[in-house]
Amino acid sequence: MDKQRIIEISRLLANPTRLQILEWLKAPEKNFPPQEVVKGFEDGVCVTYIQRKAGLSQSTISTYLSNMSKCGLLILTRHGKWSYFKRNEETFKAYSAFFL
Amino acid sequence: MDKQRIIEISRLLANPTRLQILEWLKAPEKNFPPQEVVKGFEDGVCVTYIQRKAGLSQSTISTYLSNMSKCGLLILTRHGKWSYFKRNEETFKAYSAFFL
DNA sequence: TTGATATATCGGTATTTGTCGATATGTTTG
DNA sequence: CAAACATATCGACAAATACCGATATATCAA
Repeated sequence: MDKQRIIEISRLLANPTRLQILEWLKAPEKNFPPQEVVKGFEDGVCVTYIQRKAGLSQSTISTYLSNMSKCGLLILTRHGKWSYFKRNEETFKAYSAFFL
Repeated sequence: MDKQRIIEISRLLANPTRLQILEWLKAPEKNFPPQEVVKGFEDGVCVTYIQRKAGLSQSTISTYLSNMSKCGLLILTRHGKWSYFKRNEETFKAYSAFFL
């Protein structure tokens, strides 16, 4: 992982709401209500659930998730009109390794 | 390591110069000229050497180092009028572990 | 004690970020 | 197709950050 990427990721991690979302997504089944359209959390959690729990505006959360996805921290899977986001553990591993 | 600390550290890491300094300090003997007043790099590198190499103003680098030290990323050791900074590997370990 | 040197802190300004409401886009359903 | 819904994008503005030069503080040397 190159330095530019480390910087972008660090910037995204330096925000309480974004960090909290990433923590919630470590255990979606414990932090979000059951999902019905796509059963389970294999593809992650939809924007609406995350937005409600975070309490910021829809546009803010949508942008947060989109940016984290562009940076590789999250993986986006669309099902119809829903967007599901889950953690990309590979990116977290590579990021962590950079500092050791 | 609590979330507030993770955020402060992430913020400090999200800057090219600060990140570069932390990289240089992984191998001081390879990245800085030999030190004479305090032999070797056991206590780290002095502000002047880091400032010259980074190319930003003295005040900026001094503030960067001070902030990274306050956050536990660096360890400050004073010898007379010199301040030496070295990495605090324990903090990097704890920070890294948070994301896994 | 005085001057020189190393570092720290202060005050200012340009740039970036956080966050919103409004609006656009895309998908499903009747 | 039209309405409803989920998400994305845009434009704005307040707050935070990146830097600088000037100055203060602390130590060493003469």
